Amino acid sequence: MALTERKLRILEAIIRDYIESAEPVGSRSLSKKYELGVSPATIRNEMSDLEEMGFIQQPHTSAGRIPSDKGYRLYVDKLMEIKQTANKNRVRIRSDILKKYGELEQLLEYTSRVLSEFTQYTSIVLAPQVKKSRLKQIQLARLSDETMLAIFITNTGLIQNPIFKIPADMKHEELEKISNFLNEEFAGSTLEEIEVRMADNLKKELAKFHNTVYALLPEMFKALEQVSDVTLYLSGTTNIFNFPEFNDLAKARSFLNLLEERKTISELISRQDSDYLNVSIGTENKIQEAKECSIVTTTYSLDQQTVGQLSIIGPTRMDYDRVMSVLSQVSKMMNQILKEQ
Amino acid sequence: MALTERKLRILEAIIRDYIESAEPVGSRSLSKKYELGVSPATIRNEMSDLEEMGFIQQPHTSAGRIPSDKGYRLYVDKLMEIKQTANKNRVRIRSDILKKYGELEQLLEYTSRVLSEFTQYTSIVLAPQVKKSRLKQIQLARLSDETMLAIFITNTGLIQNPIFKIPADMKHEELEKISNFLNEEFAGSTLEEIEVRMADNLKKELAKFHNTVYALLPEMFKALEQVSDVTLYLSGTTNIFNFPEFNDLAKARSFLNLLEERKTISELISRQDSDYLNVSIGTENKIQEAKECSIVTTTYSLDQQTVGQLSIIGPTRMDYDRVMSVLSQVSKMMNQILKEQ
DNA sequence: AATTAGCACTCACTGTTTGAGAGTGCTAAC
DNA sequence: GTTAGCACTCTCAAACAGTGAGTGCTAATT
Repeated sequence: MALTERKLRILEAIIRDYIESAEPVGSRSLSKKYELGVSPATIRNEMSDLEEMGFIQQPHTSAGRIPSDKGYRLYVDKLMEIKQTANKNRVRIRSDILKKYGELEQLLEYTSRVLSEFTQYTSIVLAPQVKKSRLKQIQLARLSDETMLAIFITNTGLIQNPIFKIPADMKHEELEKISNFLNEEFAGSTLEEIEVRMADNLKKELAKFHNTVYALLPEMFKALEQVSDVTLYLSGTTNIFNFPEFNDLAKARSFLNLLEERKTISELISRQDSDYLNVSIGTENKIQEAKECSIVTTTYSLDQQTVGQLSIIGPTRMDYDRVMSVLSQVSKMMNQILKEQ
Repeated sequence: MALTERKLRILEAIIRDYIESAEPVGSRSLSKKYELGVSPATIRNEMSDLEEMGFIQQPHTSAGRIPSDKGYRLYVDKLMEIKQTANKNRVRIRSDILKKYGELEQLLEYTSRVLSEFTQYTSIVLAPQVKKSRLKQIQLARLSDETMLAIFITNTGLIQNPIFKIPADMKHEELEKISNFLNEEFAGSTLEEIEVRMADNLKKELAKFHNTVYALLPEMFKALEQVSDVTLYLSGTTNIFNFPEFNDLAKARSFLNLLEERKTISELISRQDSDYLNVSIGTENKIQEAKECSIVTTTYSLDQQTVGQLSIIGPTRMDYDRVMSVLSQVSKMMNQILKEQ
C-alpha cells in the first residue's frame, strides 16, 4: 500500500493532536479541527490503512488512534520541521547561561536546568570526556607525609584532584621536579596520546626520578579517566508527573528508578560522536524501562572535537520539534562559551 | 488525665504495629497480637483516653487508631530504646565504607548510598562546612593569560578550585610569591579566623604585592565559602514509592519536588551543632511539603568540631529505632575515617 | 470501681449494574 | 472514490448494595 500525500497529512494531524492532547484521536474530531477537506468516514478509511501499515494503533476497539513508535519515527524523519524558537527565547537562553558562568561544573549544571525548564522534560548533561580533553596543566602538591594531591586541568575546563599515597621520604623539591617534567612532557596532549607515549619510550626518562613515580603514573591517569567519565547533571526529573501517561505510580516509579543509577543513565545515553541530533524512540531504546520514553541527544564540542552530550528524556509523545530546536540552540551556545574560555 | 503504665504500653503497641503495617490499629487485633492481659473493650476505653490526650487519632469514625505526631514524639523521647544493630551488620557497614574510600566526595556519596540502603529511606549527606574547616594548603596556578586557578585544600579533605580573573601583566613568580605568602599566613586557620585577620592588620603586609591581589582575596574566600556550603549527596529518593502513605501521586510528587531543589533541602536540614541525634516529626518541620515526613539528623566531626550532617527522611511512620541506630553508627565511623586521614 | 460481653451503628471498600459518550466498521447511496 | 447512516463496541463515571473491621454505649460481671 502506498503512503499517499493525504495519508501523510492525516498521520501528521494525528501525531500533532496526540502530542498536544495525550488523548486517542478520533476521525470526527480530526476532521473538525484540521482542514483536511474530507469527511470523517474517509478519514476512517485512511486511518484503517495507516493502522495496517503500522504507523498508528488503537488502544482498544472503540477508541481513537494513537501514533506507534514507527509513526513517530516517520514524523521525526520526514514530516516534522524543526521550529526556530522565537528570537526572544533565544536571547533569553543565551544570557541566562552566560550570566551564571563561573566554573565548568556550574555551567553544566545550569545548562541542565535551562534545558529542563525550557522543554519541561528531564534533561541529562554529560560532562566532557576526559579521554578527549587535552591536558592544560598538571600540578602536584603534598597533602601530608604520605599523600599527595594531583591536579589536572584540561582545556574543557575540567578540574580533577585525585589523591595518592607517596613514600614519606619523597622530598618537596623532587615533587616539584616531577611536576615540571609532567607539564613539559604532557601539557597539550590528550589522554589517548599519553597512553601511547607511556607505553613507548618514556620509561628511560622517568628513571631519573623516584621509583614510585613510575608506578604511580598509570594509576594517576586511570583515576582521572574513570572519575569524570560518569559525571552527569540531571534536572527536571519530577516533570514526569506532568504527563498523563505516567499518571500510573508504577510507571512514574520505573522512570525515576531509571534515573537514580548513573550506570543505567549512561547505558541509555550511549556515547555518540556524530554531532547532529540523535533521536531514540520508545522501543528503539535498549533498556526495558525506557521503552515508553524517547530520548533526544546532541553533543557539544571544543576544537572540532566532540567532548560531551546534552539529552532530553520524556514520553514518546514528546514535542520533538521544540525539543530538537532547544537542544540544537543550547548546543551551539555551549560550543561558543567553551571556545571563548 | 494521667498516662498510666498501661496506657503507655498500649500506645507503644499501637505505634509498633502501625510502623510495621501502615494500617490503622483496632482494639481487637491489638489484644490478639500483643500480650496486654486485658480485653478489647478495655483497650477501647484506654484508646479513647489516649485520643483525648492527643497521642493517637482516628482517620474516620469507624476505623482503628493511628499515632499522631505527638504520639511519635512521646515514643521517640520516652518509650523507644535504640536497637543495637546486630554485629554482623555493623561490620558490613564498616568495611563497605572503607573499601570505597578514595576522595572525600566519594566517601560522602558512598555513605549516602549505604545509609539509604540500610534504612530503606532517603538519605541526605551534607559535605563539611568550609567555615568550620581549617585550610591546609593553598595553591595558585595560572590557567591562561587572564585567569588563574586557586586551589584550597582543607583538613576535612575538601578541595575547591575557584577560577579568577587576573591582570595579564602579573608574572609567574609573583603568583608563586603570593601563593607562598598565603600558605604561611593562613594555613591552619579557619575561614572565620581569616575573616577577622583580613579586617585587621593584614592590609600593610599585602601592600607589597600586586594591587589586584588585595582586591581578590575577599572574593576568593567568599567563593570558597559559598560553593561548598550547599554541596549535598542524596540517595534512595525513589524508596518513597515503597510506602503506602505515598501511594498517592500528588504526595509522591510533592515529596520528590522537595528534594529536587537544594535550597529546600538545606532549609529542611537546618545546620545543627549538637552532635546527638535530632528528630523532627511531621508538623514539627517548617516546610509545608514535609509535614507528613520525619527527619532524623546527626552530625560528623573532625577535631572535636562538628563539620557535616547525615540525615534520613521518610514518612512519619518511620522505624525510628533502626534509623537512629544506623545513623549513630555511621556517624561514628565517619568520625573515625576522617580522623585516620 | 474496674472490666468485659453484647449489640447497634458507622464508614471505607469492593463488585456490580447502568447509562452516556466517543469512536469504529460496514453497507448502501451519492 | 466519497460520504451518510447505523448498529455495535468499549471505556468511564455514577449509583448502589453488601461486607467487614472497628467503634461507643450499656448492662452485666468480677
